[in-house]
Amino acid sequence: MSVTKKAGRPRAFDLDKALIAAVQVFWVKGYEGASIKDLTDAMGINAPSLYSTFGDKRELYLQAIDRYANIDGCAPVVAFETEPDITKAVRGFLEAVILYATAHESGARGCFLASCVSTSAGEIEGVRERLAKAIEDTNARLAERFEEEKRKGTLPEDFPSQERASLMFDLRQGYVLRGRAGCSTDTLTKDLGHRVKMILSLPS
Amino acid sequence: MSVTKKAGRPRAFDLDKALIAAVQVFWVKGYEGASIKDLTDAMGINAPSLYSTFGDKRELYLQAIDRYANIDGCAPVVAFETEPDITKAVRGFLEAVILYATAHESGARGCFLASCVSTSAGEIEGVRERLAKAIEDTNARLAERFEEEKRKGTLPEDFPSQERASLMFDLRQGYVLRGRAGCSTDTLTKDLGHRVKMILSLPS
DNA sequence: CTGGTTTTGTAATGAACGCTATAAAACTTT
DNA sequence: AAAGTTTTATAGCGTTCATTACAAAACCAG
Repeated sequence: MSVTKKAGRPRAFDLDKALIAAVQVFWVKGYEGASIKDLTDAMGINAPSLYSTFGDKRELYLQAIDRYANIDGCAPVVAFETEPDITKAVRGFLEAVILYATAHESGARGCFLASCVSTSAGEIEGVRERLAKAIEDTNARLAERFEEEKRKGTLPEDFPSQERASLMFDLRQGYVLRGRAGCSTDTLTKDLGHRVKMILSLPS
Repeated sequence: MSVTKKAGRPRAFDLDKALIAAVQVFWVKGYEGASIKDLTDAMGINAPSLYSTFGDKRELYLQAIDRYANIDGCAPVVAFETEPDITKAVRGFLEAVILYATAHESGARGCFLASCVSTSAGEIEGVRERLAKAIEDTNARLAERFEEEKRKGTLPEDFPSQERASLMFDLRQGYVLRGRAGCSTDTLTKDLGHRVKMILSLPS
């Protein structure tokens, strides 16, 4: 069966840009704290357009989570994957985490998943699964980088990739929380050297 | 000047129990998600009593944070402080963290500060400072225990107490997030042995 | 027992909420 | 250009929100 192309007035706004704007609003205000007016204002559309396009508030929220998790993939992970030297890569990951945790672009600090989505995981249907998947995916990407280094011989055969990946991930959440509490970049950067060593240290 | 005792109808409810109930509601539903009806129902009082006693919703929230942070002080920290053997103490801390992160007593998972208060730190006045103080206090308590071990000779002179204290704290947040995402106790307990060693490992 | 004081329960306030009916506007197809 | 289809914009729907008058109830001081 062929998909019949239908006529009609074309969408007057950029769907993806609108979704990104929604992420931003949810990020800053939380799910309950973000009103439809807040969202439509930031997205540059009217309420009926929002509802016809995304369904309702909850579905928009889920799509915002997907957009954040699948496409953006969080800058720190990208930093970790792109830097060739593994030591610098680990350091770059943590530096990016700290930067995101303290730099407040329009009040959206830390990580959308860690500081907003996690709160609503128990209350709004469909959130928990997406959060779990995002965590799993991130851990897999981090571990894969370590495995690659093992194949290259940069890291020893018995390096516990999974363990260190989840270590990096968990450390991240601590930085995010402390950033939200107002900790300065300098304070968070203090232990950075030690932590890089710790993440790359050989298993005893 | 003497405090004149005034007459009148006495309070018919337990102020502290009401505050604990409020913590529970905020914990599960978040600040915006918790309605006055939710709160009064759980606290067993009427709206006018709530307002005359606590001021308004925001002030009640702040008092709930104080009650959680100052008195309870979080079970994992207490576990860490009370176990004599330092290795078992570290392990006990992490085990308590994992238990709280996965056991869902009425949906309140993880940590009130990490998974609820942190979200509202940027939006509601007075929250950020309290969150910062709670983090500082917790870190100080954890570090103090390490310092005590150093005085007893159980840990070497150059053991970095502050660094390891904040490491424990940050790891905690990761467990809390993963617990919220639905991770099982077993999954979270996987790396426990490695992490205990890591926290107590000697500085290189 | 009486007067004074404070808390309680009922009920209602205006405002803001999520959401939608309606109809004009904008584009494709014929 | 006319018909058909879809998205806009306005305006308003019922509901719930945080908050508060009001008056009855419960206690202390005299």
